[in-house]
Amino acid sequence: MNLVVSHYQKDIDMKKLSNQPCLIARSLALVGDAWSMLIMRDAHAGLTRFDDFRKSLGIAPTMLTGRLSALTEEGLLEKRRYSDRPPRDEYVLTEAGRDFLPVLFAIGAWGRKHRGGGEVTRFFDAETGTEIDPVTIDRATGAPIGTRPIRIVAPE
Amino acid sequence: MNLVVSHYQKDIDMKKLSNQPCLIARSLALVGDAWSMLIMRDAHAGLTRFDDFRKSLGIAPTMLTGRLSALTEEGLLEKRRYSDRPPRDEYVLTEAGRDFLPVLFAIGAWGRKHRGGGEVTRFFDAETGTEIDPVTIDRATGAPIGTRPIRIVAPE
DNA sequence: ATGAGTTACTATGAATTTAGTAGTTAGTCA
DNA sequence: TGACTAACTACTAAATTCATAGTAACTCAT
Repeated sequence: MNLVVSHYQKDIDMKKLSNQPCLIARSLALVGDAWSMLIMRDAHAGLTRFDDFRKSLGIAPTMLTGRLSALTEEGLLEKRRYSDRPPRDEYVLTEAGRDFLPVLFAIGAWGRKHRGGGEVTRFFDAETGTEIDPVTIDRATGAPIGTRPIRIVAPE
Repeated sequence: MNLVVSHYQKDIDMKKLSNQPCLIARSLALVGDAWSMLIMRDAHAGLTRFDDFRKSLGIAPTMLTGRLSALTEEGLLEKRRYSDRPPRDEYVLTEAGRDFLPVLFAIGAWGRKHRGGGEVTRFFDAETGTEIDPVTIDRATGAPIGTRPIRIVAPE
């Protein structure tokens, strides 16, 4: 099996991550840190305001400012004014941000299997009431990812 | 000695996350950084050896040592001796490590939709030859994550 | 009208982590 | 003996992260 990664050996760093042919690497350039992912989680849970994120995460305000700006700049969140006097902005999910939810559930599913136990937050389908059990499948074959051999094709 | 100290600090730091009731947070305590995820990606692509990871990622050896030990300690990789003279070890995926593949594909799928374009690495089903199109669904309802309302239940 | 409270930040400096390069260990091979 | 390989460790500098304090622009109660 050939390598997924680029063949340059020297100039791979985090800044160049977003130019790599591997879409995993590209995505990780934006959300490849725990704070960003946890902000996305909280945003999906309904949080929108600076102080709500800060209190929920216990993150330093400088960090939060940086992460929110980055996620906004990258189009996962959108800054929206909710008060003119005093001027106040909140951060709401964009479509790209909402599309990130499957990633969070895939991570959570891994955690349930391999880091479960004790008190855990659980997710239920609001209509059927059944607990959500996320599986990532290939839409083409319907097979869960990892159950069938895969061929990796790098460009050029 | 530097490494030992930094490992200790990281463990303290991670204990904040790994004891949380949210399984996403718990998981991110282990793999919530880009290097760890990229190592997991490369491991799935077939890399096993220190120098292969190092060359593929352009990561500093100190970083790589730290990340490989952490992933090994957390049970996503396993150290295996492949030569006694000279003594040489390689890192192979455990079951927990293999179970991480859906997370990587979910991230890749997000990237394809929102950071696609240009030259990208692609994945095909080795048997059918069709390109893999990962979707994360709820096994109970069959509905893609994000298409139905969810109820979050935190422990008391 | 003054002072307390709210919200979304910035400023600052110390602690910690990361990056980059060089060197070490334990060998093999010619 | 000397060159070479693989898997690291040592060291230092640069960058990032953390924690705390402070600020801007208001509102509201006394």
